[in-house]
Amino acid sequence: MPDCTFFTTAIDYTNAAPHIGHAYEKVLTDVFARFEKLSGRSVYFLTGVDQHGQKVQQSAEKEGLSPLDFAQQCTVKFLALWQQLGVQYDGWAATTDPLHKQAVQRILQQLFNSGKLYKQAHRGFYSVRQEQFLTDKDRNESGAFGPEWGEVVELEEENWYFRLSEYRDWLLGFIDSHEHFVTPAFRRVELRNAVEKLSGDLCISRPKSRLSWGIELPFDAGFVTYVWFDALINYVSFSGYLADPDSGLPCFESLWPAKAHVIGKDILIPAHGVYWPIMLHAIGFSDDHIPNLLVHGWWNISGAKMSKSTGNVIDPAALATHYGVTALRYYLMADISTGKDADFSEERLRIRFNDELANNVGNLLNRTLNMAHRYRAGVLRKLESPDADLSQLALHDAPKAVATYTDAMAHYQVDAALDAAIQLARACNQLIESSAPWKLAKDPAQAERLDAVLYHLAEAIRIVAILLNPVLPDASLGILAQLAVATAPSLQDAVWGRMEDGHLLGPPVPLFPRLEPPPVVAD
RNA sequence: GGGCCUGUAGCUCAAUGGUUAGAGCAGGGGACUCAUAAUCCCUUGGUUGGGGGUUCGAAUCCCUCCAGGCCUACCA
Repeated sequence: MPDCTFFTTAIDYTNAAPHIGHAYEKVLTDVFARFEKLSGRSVYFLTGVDQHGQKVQQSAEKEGLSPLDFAQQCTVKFLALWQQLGVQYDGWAATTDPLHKQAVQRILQQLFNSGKLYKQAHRGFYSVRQEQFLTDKDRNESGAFGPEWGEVVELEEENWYFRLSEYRDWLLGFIDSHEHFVTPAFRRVELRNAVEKLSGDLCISRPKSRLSWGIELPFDAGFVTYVWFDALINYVSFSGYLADPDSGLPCFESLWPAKAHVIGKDILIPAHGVYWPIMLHAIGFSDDHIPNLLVHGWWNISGAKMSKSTGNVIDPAALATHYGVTALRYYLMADISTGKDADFSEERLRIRFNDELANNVGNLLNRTLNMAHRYRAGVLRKLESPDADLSQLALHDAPKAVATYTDAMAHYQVDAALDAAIQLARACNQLIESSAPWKLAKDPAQAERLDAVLYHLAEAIRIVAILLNPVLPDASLGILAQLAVATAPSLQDAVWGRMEDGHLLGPPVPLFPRLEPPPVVAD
């Protein structure tokens, strides 16, 4: 068993600037990693970039750059975005890293030595313009290859193949016996159906005459390896598999297997659901050393209208700059159910931020601190006088919120987890209305009741702040700072009564300024 | 062609085959003044896409049709 929870993301292809989907996946995984830390467990979060392959080579040529320069130019954009969005990874997997190249070549050599690779000639139709072999599926209605392919020639080419189909039955059995291999469950069904139809082996090489930008096969210098064989291996190469002792990479045994490879639905079949488990099995990994897959959905862009005036609004960096990192992270985590698709909407981003963070949580903090300062000079009294409504909050609402939250996070349901925190804040606002501290303050006989109400509100807000921490680390610390709670957020402290008698609260400062809608422009 | 998913209130979504299908937002009405024009209470709104079937009981299971999306087929 690994002693460290290990999460990975897909590594992004350095051929274009990052978009909202890239940002979603990384923030999602960042939230999982931060939740593990909040729970007191050690965690390792690996993400990175896939820098090899034909498209990078082609794009580099267009811009007159070397593939490496082009890939690094693009990589910088990803690095800057993760910095901006507060994505705190522990390991960076860039596939041009020599340590990665070494691991890929060692694995290829091992597969070669054990006879799992073979060389074979393939004859087919090849598009010179697109630099790829065509299949019958590429033919148009009249059965010919259309003009979009340019010149098409029939040629024969030798390549290296991996004996993928030999492992079909093993993979079927593995899927059947590991119900948590793929989350959500319907994706596992989809995968199983696809594997049943699996036939043919996997071509894992490209001749250098066609593609030079890749990792050379260690046993045949005329070829580079196919991008998936290169990219998938990042999960083990950067976690220390087959690494030299002085490599500086983590200790593989402390990480493997990863708790989850977080990936998009587009790369489940065949890459992560077929190639990857079979590769690991062929290399010699046992069934319980094959990581689970968490498959997330996509943000669809339905309204094309919104980009008209502001340009590319789905650029996550621009969104974060415009609305703030807190608003963007909150929206990306709250408005989609993990595994499903959602429609991206700036209007919903604003609405959810305003309703749930500004009006509900932020205003709750603000009004509570204001009253505490106005009526009690910011000093909390921890008294034994729980009235029914207060004990409801302390003994029922708050523990229930923590339990619901923890269970939801354990099942990767970030939206449901956030909802639990928001509901607790809502319960606090209700308590303020029903207890009316401004009336209690006018009646000296109600002094203890007022102290108790203020204490209960502050405690509940403290717990809300802890629960929000993985998704909104900055806002979480901001709330705790105003509460003058100095200890680092921890789920262990999400229990009632941590603030002591005489605790002095900080001054209120609006933490979530409301987002205003853009000015309405007449058509 | 094969496979998967979705369809529930105006919108975004819940609901192990089991009370009268629920939340939030939006809409309507009211209350309050501690607060970021915030908050709280009440409330309107449903032939669960259509049709058949199984069942004591169906949003849920089966059949069928319709609509939308996805995978199959290298970019989250």
